[in-house]
Amino acid sequence: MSKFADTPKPVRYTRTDVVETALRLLDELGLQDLSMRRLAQELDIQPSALYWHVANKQTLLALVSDQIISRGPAVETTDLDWKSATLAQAIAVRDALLAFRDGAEVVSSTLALGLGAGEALERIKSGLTQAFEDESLCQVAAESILFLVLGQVWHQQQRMQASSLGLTSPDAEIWTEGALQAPSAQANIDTAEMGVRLLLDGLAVKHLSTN
Amino acid sequence: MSKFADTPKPVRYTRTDVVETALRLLDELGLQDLSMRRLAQELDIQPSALYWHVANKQTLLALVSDQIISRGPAVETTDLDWKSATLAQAIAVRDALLAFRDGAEVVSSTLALGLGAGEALERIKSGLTQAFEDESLCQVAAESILFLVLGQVWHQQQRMQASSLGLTSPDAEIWTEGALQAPSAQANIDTAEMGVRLLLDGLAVKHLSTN
DNA sequence: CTACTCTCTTGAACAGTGTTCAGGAATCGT
DNA sequence: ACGATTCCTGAACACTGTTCAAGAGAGTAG
Repeated sequence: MSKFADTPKPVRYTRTDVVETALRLLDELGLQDLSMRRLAQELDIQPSALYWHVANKQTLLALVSDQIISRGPAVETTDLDWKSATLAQAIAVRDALLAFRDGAEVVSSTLALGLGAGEALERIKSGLTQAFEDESLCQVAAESILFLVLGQVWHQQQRMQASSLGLTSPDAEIWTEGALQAPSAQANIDTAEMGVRLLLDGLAVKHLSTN
Repeated sequence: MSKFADTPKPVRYTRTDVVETALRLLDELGLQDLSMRRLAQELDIQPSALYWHVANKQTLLALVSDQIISRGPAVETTDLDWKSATLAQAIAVRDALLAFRDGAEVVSSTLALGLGAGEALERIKSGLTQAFEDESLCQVAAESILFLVLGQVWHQQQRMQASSLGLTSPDAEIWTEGALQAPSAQANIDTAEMGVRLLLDGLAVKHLSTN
């Protein structure tokens, strides 16, 4: 009678659980405070147990990246011309990145390492391949759009975090030099979209001249 | 007579020495193996001594980033139209990044954190402000070009390092899908330039319609 | 009901990491 | 010669990712 309700239930986890918890913890703590030990603690598990589910931290982050992208809004591109279709996909990727803290940084890292988040590139590329013959042109354009969005959102999320800490970032002059408007979320969002629009306009020129 | 030529000369360093050594060590070891301890060892100094010259590792990397950019090729943009001037600046930045191992990753990180390498943005932006009234347009365009170049070079340098280790990267299919050509250095270089050209073409459209 | 196999976790350790801080040399200007 | 400034030592703190033998727990088959 003395010992009961002592070890309530030894919970066991699956790989999906680990990734989902990592994703949630990323959103709560930020990338810098997301350590394997902290993740293990959240699951009430020894750190070493994580390495049964996942090879190392980098592949864990790659899986997290995949989740960030695939959980983003899905867009229906039928009955849309290639330009608005690609723009819609790019905006969807942007919103997927914005949905999680440090989303852009995580995806950037794993993408540059060639590990995951290939879905983002495919989504952006899909609209282009229908309109252009040149495969390598579509590839370069899609990559450029993706990098552009990643960079813009990364920088934006960095500023969000910095300003939420109450400190004025030292690069405020450089980055908002000509904007002359408060760094509101909407204004920042638009910069990503504007960049994509510029690149698409450039593509449109090529489209007219070759068709 | 017994003790002489024991302590040959106690060398003392300046902040510039530290940054230059860090830059050289970055090129030799790569970013991942560039630790404060390794840097101190290279200077024959205790790790703690570095913190007299530099506040922390992040600002050290920011200074390294500045060096990477400022050591790049300088371009003369007089008697050049805005388009070729901006393209030349972007290519110069690209070459500056390519000149050091993991150059793009280092600059990306410190730039996204808003710490350094603002010179790159200014260089790219300079050609645009002469041709366009809209300041925020120039800002967005310059940022987009910079992010685009950073992403492309980052990815390229990652593949260089991976292929130099003799392993075929697992994303080879995704990234060279439509290229059908060996990932030679020249082909990779061109992708960054192509992306910039596309965006500049898009800008050109806006230029004609408003002037 | 036992025996065995898979699945998942423990506990301890290894080899690092960035960073702090009191104190101590070496150099410089006066 | 002296005091201030500049640069460095040595030790420690509080982490980090990762490995590995060993061991519970559940599921399945005999």
